[in-house]
Amino acid sequence: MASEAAPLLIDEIDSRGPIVRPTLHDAIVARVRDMIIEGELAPGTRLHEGNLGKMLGVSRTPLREALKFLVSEGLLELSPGRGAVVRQFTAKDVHDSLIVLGNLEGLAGRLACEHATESEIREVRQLHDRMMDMYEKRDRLPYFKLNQNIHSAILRLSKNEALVSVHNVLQARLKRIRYIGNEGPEKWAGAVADHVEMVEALEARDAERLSTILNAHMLKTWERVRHAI
Amino acid sequence: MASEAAPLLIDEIDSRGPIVRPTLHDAIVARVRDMIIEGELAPGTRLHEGNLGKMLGVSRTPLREALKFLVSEGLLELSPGRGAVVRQFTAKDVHDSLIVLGNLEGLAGRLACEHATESEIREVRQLHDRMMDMYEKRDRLPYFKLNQNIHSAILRLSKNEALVSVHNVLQARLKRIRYIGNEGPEKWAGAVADHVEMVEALEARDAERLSTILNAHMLKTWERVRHAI
DNA sequence: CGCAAGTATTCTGCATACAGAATTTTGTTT
DNA sequence: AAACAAAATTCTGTATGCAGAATACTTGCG
Repeated sequence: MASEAAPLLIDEIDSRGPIVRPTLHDAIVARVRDMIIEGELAPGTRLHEGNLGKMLGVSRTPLREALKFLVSEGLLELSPGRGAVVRQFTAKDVHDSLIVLGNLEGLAGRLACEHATESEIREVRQLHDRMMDMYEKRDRLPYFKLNQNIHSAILRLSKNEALVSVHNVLQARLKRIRYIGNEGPEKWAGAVADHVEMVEALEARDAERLSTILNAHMLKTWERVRHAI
Repeated sequence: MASEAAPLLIDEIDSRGPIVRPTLHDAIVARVRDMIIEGELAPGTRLHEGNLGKMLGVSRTPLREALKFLVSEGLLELSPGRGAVVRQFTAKDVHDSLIVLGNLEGLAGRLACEHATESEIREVRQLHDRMMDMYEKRDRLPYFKLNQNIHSAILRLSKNEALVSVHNVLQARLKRIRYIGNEGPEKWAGAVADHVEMVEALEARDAERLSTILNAHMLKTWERVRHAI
């Protein structure tokens, strides 16, 4: 193939920056985080370093290091002599987090209307359209993932890295409960209606409207998920 | 003494909850975090596990685990083969963080006016009065610490744990730069004037006013510290 | 002298061993 | 049978060893 035969020029290498080496630490963090979010490691589960290490094919040392990272993210808790336990979020934890998430998304909405390019807004619209497809087909898991990706995309449009990173941490904590708690036709419809409004406000670069919708969306999310805690 | 001679009753033990054992992990995290915040480990410093472990009197394994925690907090960065480096924040990082912090403190101000007890508000007033003492005496480091403690105290009055924890992470990142960048009589006076207004708004439980002041305070902080980056 | 290549040394990432703590199992008493 | 104590086993937290990667130093060449 042409791309294989063409010699790489040094400029091409430079323009892509240094080659990023995947680290075992990052891989373990991501895997265990996914296992928590997807419910494979349920809230309250005590993590057994030996078994989990065997399951992941790694020794205890890098696993322990990765678990400490996830403790800092708030997904795990440590007790001396008992190791790491998947954190159980109380109703208050969830409510507190949604309040803060709403506040952060509100800010992101304002900043996004200010900073987003037209092409970036189009991408969000595309995500939204695909999500609506999944809604029509009643394919819930892809719908949910697209839903979360739209939120993340709007955060990226804020062009504020601190905001994105803080939002990611809180969002990760709530993924599981939001997937479980948003089930049901009325709740689904409610969330979808909010999303329609969001994308319209973003396209109109109506900062106040988008901010208000995003913030209120989180408050409504509380009403939708509270039964599942 | 009477307190030593009086036998502990089982109810007294129970009512205080389980005895919290200090862990080495937490101690290392706190120490290294302090060393970063206080400038002993300067931005850009590559941490040498062997030397740092000797300095702290711990072996490499718990030190590595603690460093992973601090990486997750954003105070350190990892590169494969180079270990942990104290993160250098760009002007954009600082600005981004202050924007988010301002928003969070604005939210905290509103919640604090709603949730704080009179006695808690009095405590903030006392912190403020002690800070003003330090200002009169031109004793800058205690002044600064009290200043930061007032912010943290207001966050606690929000009674929102997620908000407190997110705020703590961002605040820690900015402590050093704020200490360095806020030096000078005009800047100091500007910050103090904001604080006077904050405490008055809190005492008056004027949520909108406190929220606005806290948010604006961060924007002014940007103007004060930007030269130091 | 400056630069590149080769060599030596140090450091990081991970595996494994060990001691003490926690948990489970077994035995004894009521 | 239930409760308690003792013994056995397992697990966590940490120390240490090892291999490969990164860095520092030395040597040789133009």
